[in-house]
Amino acid sequence: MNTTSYENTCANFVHQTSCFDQLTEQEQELVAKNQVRVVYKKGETICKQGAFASHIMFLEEGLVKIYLEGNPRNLILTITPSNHLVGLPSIYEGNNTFLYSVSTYVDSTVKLIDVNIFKQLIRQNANFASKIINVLNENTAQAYGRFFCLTRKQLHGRLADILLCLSDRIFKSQSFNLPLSRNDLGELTSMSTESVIRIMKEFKDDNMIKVSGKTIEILDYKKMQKISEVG
Amino acid sequence: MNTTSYENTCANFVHQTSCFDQLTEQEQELVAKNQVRVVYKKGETICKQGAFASHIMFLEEGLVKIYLEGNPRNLILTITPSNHLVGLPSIYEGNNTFLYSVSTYVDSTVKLIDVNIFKQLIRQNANFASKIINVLNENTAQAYGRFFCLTRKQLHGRLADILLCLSDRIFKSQSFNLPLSRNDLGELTSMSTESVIRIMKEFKDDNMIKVSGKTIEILDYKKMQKISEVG
DNA sequence: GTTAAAAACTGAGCTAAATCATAAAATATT
DNA sequence: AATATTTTATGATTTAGCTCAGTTTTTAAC
Repeated sequence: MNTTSYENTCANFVHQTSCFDQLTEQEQELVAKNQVRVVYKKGETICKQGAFASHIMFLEEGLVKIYLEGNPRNLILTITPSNHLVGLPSIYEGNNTFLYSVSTYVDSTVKLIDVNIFKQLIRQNANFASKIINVLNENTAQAYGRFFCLTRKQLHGRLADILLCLSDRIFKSQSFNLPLSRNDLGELTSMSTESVIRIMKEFKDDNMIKVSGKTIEILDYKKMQKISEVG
Repeated sequence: MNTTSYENTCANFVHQTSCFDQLTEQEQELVAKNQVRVVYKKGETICKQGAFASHIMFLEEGLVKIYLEGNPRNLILTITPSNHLVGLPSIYEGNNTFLYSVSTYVDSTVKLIDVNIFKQLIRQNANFASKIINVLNENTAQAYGRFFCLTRKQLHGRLADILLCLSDRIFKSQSFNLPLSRNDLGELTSMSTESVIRIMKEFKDDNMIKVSGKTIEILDYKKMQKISEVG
């Protein structure tokens, strides 16, 4: 892929379990002892921007949005599927609060890991720290792409980008059952609900997508990519 | 400061030399042997998005912009003064290219450090890695703030934000000699040069700033902050 | 010191996309 | 099954901010 095309920017897709593989048995046990598993229902808030960041989150199962709170509109930084670490950017010296809020699109299972244990492991295990740096940098690369997408592309490009991203990175299929409303898509693409509806209709009329109920199928992947590129 | 106010988002201000304090004497020597110091003139490109990332950069002296290349307009991610590490996000597995381009606003001195040495140090020295994680996360926090600023605030808020940031984080004075043109300010705030000029004039007329030649003085800091907050 | 070029400024018109208003369809609730 | 509520849809209006066109001022070059 060309480096100057900013596509698939809504989510990251590398599984982030491998970090924990770097830990010794003893360290893994330490993590196991200092974590809890919590089940959240659809729409619930997992963590709140500005609140004390007492834990790092690992999304075992589900789909969440990570966003900055804003008035009147939030800014979704990324959406995250299963097997991703959430809350890492909060761990730096002089900061002990969450940088962003996280809430669920669907019922989700989250492992909460004590942040002090996490920091300790980083300081004592360089291989673990190295993997965390990996994850952070991948997240950063994705955030930059999304940053570009939202500030430089216009509506058609933004929507095309999100649809491709949902297909490629979240549902990994040309056809998927979308648990998001048009309003959610608007929030995700930083556009009004009405604009989402209008452009979705255009995509339908152009035979680029097929919509039946909550199911969306991408019919013309190439054309969609072209629109995402051009903006 | 309130967590839901996004201000001062153009630059990060923590000095990033302390990372190297974590290294042993031997390790510091390794760095010293595998680095070169290069002087760049104003307007030169220090690194190019998509090119092989053979080195990490440490800006000893100067002022640079870090940006994503875009057609027709680039997106400035951050501007960076002396004593900052640049290029860190490029170091993750499976990637060996620069995520962004960097060019100078003024004559600048940069130390280039071999990226493989850097990666090696991260893998062998957890305290160093921990400090790097610190830096990465601070950069991320700043990037998020800027992301919010550019996508949610309107022109007046964006310009106020940048002026405050230049004052607080770059020049550390209410009055400063700005080496940027109106065009540069437009690129930095993602607005047209004409809009920068118009709003600067409004700020002048409202006695919020005083402009004489390249010198800008912020007269009403409170009001500027208010405008930056409200957007 | 004169010319050339770049930067700063100003006004008019245009446009992408938001907002508003209202209706139809789909879902949820009783 | 009937009602209420949410979601989707569509057209009309408004607006923030860009582009364009032209002028003045500043800086650079000769």
